[in-house]
Amino acid sequence: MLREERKKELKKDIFLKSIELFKEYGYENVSVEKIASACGIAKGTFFNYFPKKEHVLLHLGSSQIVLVKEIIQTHQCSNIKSKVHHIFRELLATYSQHADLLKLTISETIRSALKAESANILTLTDTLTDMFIDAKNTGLFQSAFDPKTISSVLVGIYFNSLITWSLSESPDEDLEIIFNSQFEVVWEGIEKK
Amino acid sequence: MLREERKKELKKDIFLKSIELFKEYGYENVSVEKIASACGIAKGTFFNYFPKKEHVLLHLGSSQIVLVKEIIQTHQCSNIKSKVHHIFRELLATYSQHADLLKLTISETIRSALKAESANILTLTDTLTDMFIDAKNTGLFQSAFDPKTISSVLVGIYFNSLITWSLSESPDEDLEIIFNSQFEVVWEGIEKK
DNA sequence: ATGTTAAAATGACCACAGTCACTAGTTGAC
DNA sequence: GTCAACTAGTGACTGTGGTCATTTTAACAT
Repeated sequence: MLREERKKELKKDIFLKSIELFKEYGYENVSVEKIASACGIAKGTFFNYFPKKEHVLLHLGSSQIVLVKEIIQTHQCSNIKSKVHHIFRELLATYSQHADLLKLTISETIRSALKAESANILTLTDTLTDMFIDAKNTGLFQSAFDPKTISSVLVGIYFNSLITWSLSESPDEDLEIIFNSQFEVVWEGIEKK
Repeated sequence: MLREERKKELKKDIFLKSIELFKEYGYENVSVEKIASACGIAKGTFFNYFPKKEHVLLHLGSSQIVLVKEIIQTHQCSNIKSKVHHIFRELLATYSQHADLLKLTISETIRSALKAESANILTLTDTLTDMFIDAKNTGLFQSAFDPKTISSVLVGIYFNSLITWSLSESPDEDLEIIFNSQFEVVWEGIEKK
């Protein structure tokens, strides 16, 4: 069906243009009308593709999850700790690139999670959980705690580092350093047999 | 000066009426105009006291910090773990009472943290950090990790539990249980000498 | 009392997210 | 080719958050 193709194409167009504009002028300073006219469509059409303006950001967030899945599959590694570490380092790296935008993405992701409007966080946690279950089964990993709790804690630390980083006056203070120190603490607990 | 008195009084009035209305009709369904007229003031006046509608929620959030400080001072306890545990249990308890509203509060707190518009989270973390420094000095507590990181991790777990809880389909699943399991994991790490 | 000045209240006003009744375009059946 | 049925596009309209020039009120000085 050609119809579907076109729809996907347009959604992608809207998404890319939005991101581009957000980066240039800042999320708040770009109206839906601006996006629409930049895409050569009417305002109403935008809402046929994204129910709310903020859903563009959630869409961006969901692409991070795809990234995680890719890493889990490609990055074979004997040591589970370094694998997990690698996943988050990678996530934080993409984060650092377009910090302002992803700050908003995180904030919208959490917001929508609390409004039960999107399941991005849940998906991320589940993906990690599966990885831990796998690692437990193949004997790569042992822990007194259950995989779901562990993943949840890790995801928590991830978001928390981002928040902590945003809060720190000095943007020099490295995001990765903040994450690492928190990671070391919790991993110490996770590894408990 | 009488002027100041009146201002504080009115701010409190606006705050309480807002919360009352939010609880009854839901945050989104209460316009600033509604709040204003319920307080017998004009819409513009509202914004003389709270720069944005959402700041009413942040104000609510900051009252939780006061609670923490109170607990730290009153609840004397030989065991630091149980003290920390007590603090968070208490926080979560007030949370459970008006869940919907505090869900929004959390979401706004995080949001504003990421926008660098409010320092609630920072204050909470600092308060805990001071407590840990104190405990280290008096020999009540030892850890290989520094107090700031520890507090940060704990605050992270706190918010994360709330998020996890919101995400769980079943509201039966106890918030306290979720927090406890995450707390056990990280405390294991924190205690590392 | 009266005048002066600064703070606080006001509500018309604006910009923008989101809605919806309507129009235009597409598909497939005959 | 024609019609019917559905899908996608549209933009005037609405409700609300937030602003700001103006007015009202309070505080103090003389």
